[in-house]
Amino acid sequence: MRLVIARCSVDYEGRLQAHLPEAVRLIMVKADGCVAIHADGGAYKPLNWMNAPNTLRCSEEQWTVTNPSGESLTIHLTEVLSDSAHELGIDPGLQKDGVEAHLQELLAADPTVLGDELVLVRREYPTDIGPVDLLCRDAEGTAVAVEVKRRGEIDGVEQLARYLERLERDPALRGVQGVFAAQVVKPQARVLAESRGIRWVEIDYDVLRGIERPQMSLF
Amino acid sequence: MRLVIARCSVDYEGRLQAHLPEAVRLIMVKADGCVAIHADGGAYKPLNWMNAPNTLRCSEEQWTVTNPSGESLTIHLTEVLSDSAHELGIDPGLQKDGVEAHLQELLAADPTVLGDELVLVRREYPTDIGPVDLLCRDAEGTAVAVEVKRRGEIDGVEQLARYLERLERDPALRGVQGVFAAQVVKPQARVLAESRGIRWVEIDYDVLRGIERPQMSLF
DNA sequence: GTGTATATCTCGGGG
DNA sequence: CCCCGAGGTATACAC
Repeated sequence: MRLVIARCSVDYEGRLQAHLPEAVRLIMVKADGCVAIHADGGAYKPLNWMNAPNTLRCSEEQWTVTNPSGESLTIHLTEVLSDSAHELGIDPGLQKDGVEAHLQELLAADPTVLGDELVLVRREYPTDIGPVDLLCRDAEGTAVAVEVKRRGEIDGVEQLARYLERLERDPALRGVQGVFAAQVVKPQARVLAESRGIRWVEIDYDVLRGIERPQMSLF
Repeated sequence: MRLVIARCSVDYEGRLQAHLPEAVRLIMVKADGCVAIHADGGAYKPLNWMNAPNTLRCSEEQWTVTNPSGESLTIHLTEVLSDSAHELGIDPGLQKDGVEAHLQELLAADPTVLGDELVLVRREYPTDIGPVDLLCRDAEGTAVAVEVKRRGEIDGVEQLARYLERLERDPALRGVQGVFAAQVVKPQARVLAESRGIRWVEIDYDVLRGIERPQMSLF
């Protein structure tokens, strides 16, 4: 990784055109060839960047970064204040927990959290516009399609509504019900769900993890 | 801006839990207090980060970053290879061109690109769920609501459909038609638009810029 | 503050 | 390769 602190102006041309007036900034060049121009603030997003793969041509006062899709970044250097390189090696990567996939797993393991006597038919049940998170059957044998979100917002309800529209066309699933499950269901999403005849359920992630293996706490 | 190259392991706890095993990485601390942990690859997104405002407590071998919403980032330093600080000053900021706002401007200036004899009524026409990009009238006086996107995807069609549903309730706009305009309209968005009775149009940004001021090239 | 829409979104998975 | 969905999305803007 090469880190350059320099007074520079920058021009990007590609998906849009953008220009950075002259100022002192950090130019970060990673081992894979990606380049990022950072100011001293504004969260982690750089002012300008080019993702790998890139071709990098450096002269004393101008760098040109180009990529195969025809985008280009031109950096005019007027003063280099620092220039260093470091060997970092391959990163083992991030381990995550708590995302939607895990919620879906837990609900698949015990769909009764979503409704009495629900039985899982399959996860990622396919439709021609994408897979439904969970397809279940209730005690009467009625199909129940479940959309799982970490945060339940309006577009998640729309997504489920689209799936229901498709599933309804399958005679075997006629009369399919919808359940919108999320850790938090926003007010507007509740209203939309109800007006679409979709039931919404707020689920507690920690409780879900607890009841996932109840036998462990019982004995 | 402080730049530290160090062998470290990192734990984040907040909206999810995440762990980074020990490895050599760049730790970037900006003037506004935000912290980002970068590997030597993987575009501009850091492996882990904390946005400002933060409280940063640093000891020899452990940094703790916390924020007011209760998130925390803990960095265990096992070996510091480099540690430098640089004064960058306030950045003048990025100047952009070519985004959706500009597309909307150009289409407002000449709606006939979207359909013969369309006349603009107003931009950002308000509804109770948000503003429609353009409201026009055609030669017959029928209202036409236009949603402008850079890339036309399925949720943009849904958005327009929601607006149309609201506009239809206004007697003055009864029979309102929908036009979905984007530089590229994705296949799934086309299908959904057509099934919703919404016309879609792909617009060429460069051509649009050209015809914006035709008198300049004619004389 | 919430709610909504955008982003050179980024990133990963599946066909 | 494109398409699609998720994101600790972040960010700006209106209410």
